[in-house]
Amino acid sequence: MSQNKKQQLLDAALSLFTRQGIQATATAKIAKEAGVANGTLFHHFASKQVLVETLYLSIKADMATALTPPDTSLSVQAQLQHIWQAAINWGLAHPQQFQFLRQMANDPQYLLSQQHAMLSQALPFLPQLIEQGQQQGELAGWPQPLMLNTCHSLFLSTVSLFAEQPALAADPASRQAAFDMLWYGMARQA
Amino acid sequence: MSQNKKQQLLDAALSLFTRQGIQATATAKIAKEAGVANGTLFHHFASKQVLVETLYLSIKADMATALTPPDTSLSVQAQLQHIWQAAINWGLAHPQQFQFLRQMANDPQYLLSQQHAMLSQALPFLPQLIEQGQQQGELAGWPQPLMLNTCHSLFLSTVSLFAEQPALAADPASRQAAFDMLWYGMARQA
Amino acid sequence: MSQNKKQQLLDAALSLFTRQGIQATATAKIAKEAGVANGTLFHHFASKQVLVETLYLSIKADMATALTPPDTSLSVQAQLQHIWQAAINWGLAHPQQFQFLRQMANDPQYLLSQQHAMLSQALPFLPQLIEQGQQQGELAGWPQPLMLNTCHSLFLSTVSLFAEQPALAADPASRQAAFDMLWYGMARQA
Amino acid sequence: MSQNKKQQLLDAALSLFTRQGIQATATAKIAKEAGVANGTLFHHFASKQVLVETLYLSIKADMATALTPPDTSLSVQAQLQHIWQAAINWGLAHPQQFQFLRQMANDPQYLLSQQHAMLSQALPFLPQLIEQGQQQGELAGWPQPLMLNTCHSLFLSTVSLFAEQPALAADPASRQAAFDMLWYGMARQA
DNA sequence: GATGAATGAGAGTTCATTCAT
DNA sequence: GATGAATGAACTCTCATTCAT
Repeated sequence: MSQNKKQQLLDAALSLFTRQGIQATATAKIAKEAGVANGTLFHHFASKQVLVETLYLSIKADMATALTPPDTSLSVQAQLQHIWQAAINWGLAHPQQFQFLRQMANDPQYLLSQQHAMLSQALPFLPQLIEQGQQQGELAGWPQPLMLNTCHSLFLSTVSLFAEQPALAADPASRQAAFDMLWYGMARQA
Repeated sequence: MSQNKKQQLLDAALSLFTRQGIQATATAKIAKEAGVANGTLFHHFASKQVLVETLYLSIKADMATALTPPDTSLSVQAQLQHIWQAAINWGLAHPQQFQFLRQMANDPQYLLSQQHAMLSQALPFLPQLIEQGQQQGELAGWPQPLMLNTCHSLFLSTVSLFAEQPALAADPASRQAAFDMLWYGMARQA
Repeated sequence: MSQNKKQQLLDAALSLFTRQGIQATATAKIAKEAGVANGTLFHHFASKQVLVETLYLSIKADMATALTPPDTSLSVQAQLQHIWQAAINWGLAHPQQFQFLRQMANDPQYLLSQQHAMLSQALPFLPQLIEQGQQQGELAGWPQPLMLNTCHSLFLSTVSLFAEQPALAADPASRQAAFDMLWYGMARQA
Repeated sequence: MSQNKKQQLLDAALSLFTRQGIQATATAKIAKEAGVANGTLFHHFASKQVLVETLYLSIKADMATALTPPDTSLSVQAQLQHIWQAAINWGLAHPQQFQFLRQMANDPQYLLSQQHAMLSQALPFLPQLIEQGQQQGELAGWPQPLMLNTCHSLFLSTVSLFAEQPALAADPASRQAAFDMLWYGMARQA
């Protein structure tokens, strides 16, 4: 029963957080939506902050699991595209989880570098792949923070756009365009 | 004296909003920081919401004013670079205003399309310039929402990165790299 | 100009008081409705309380003026009916003034005896007429407070009823019935 | 413990409402008088409005319970007198409850017809009894609203008068007089 | 006389958290 | 483990009143 209610609380919290924001969601509402008593929430999570962090860790792990490592025998471009497509697909398949991640990533109480660290854990392989691409001369030799920043920024905004305009997401050309923007933006110019 | 205290309130609000977020800032704190009585805030702004909107409109107008229209006799690339540099410079020169705009642009209570509309007012010329670039064959013919999304997303994330890592902002190569990412991401591939 | 604005304030106050109650009406709203500045109200009335009292005195005087003394050569019943009809007519002709008076008469902060005193000033002749009727044996010899209480109570409730149900007020039989209830209620039983 | 504090709050509210009026009583004062924390009030009642309504319903039910139905084998007059005496006695025995009811019944935010409906629930049997009296020819055939209006109005004002002047209430003749005013006011004239 | 910006005490309400059961 | 009543600080907003102009 214990794990049961704990998970119900996490589910309810995710649903409410994406509907009305993290700050704007009262713990009492979460408990009610989960169908448990007010105090039960604090039995499983020491504070609202802990609940939020637990949810964040769980979602990050969930996403990391969904992103299978790219086949290293492929080209850097193919590998990056594999990661990109998997990430976009995960975001579209898990809109609440993605929305929550996006909210966390834009929380002004965290520094940008912390936000990058957060996202990088969800998008593993990425930093190494970029470095590899630079060493092989396929990617421009710009500073890593700049490259990562672009990857994260385009990932978040592209999923948001696709989620809001399903017609775009359903169009293979737009899907390809979204990746091309990332790739040619970072690619080394001949 | 009137405009005096009203402006003090706007200044104090901006300062606090960027330090601790909009929701997390109490109206009483704003009044205290502004050195006025609690009720004075509500004499000038019917509600906290109105204060936020007033601040937003004022900042958006301020930014729009700072961005002079590009010389239309230049190439599309040169025009876009002009806008981009001016926008980046404005963001770095007005870190609080920029941070506030970024918070508003990421507020989950607005749809992405509304956020685009908001930003487009602060970045005029951009939609037309993109269209012009597409017609002249310099930019890829991808859907406008995709192009605008990339512009906004990279603008916001780049200024944030530069603001947090001044060394990058001070490096002309990084500055150029940031623009190149945008340009080659959107440019038509030969 | 002075008397002008003072009267505008009294008019606005009466209108708002009857629409939303005395306590629920803010002085700022009164000033706004009167088309004068906030502080002007306190220029003419030392406090909201004074404004209310001034309004009350003015309405009471207005009503007293409207009620012409009965022809003392008539029977007590005819005299009472004259007063009653005049009072009812005044109430129906001045719904806002009446409503305000009724609000004052039901204010729990005043004792009932004070409320009687208030109403008696607006309905002069009544106490003496009742006494006269009792001496002549036409009215029952019950204590004055009981008689006055009935008069006031039926006056207030009858006008309220007629005001809310105009069809009743327009029916001469109902008008007569309302008076008969008062008269036969107080009349000496044979 | 739950019902304990909830009842304490209702008791405190009733006491304060009758002393200083409903609007003029702050929720904080109620909580303080009840000896509970500020938030406890809102744990039991969603709003001040709900507290007021709960109190009203409870008092109305209390009064309705106290008024036993009249013996239908008696004359209409005897039945009416039974109801009248019971109502007056209840009002005098529960001065705070009565005062509160009176405040509600005079609240200008309700229409008179709503006020009648409210009182009729506390004074059941009355409408049918009046109709019966009219059919049997003992009461005048005037419109029901007029009759009910008189009943309510005289009930409220009589208890108020008796409560303020205990000497009157203690005098059997005055008690009888109060009822006679109602009866002969409504009785059919021979 | 008239203005309206300024005040600050106080209103109703919310909410994360505690704790006795 | 689970409950939900209880808490009290903090929130946004209201308002009668003051006063410099």
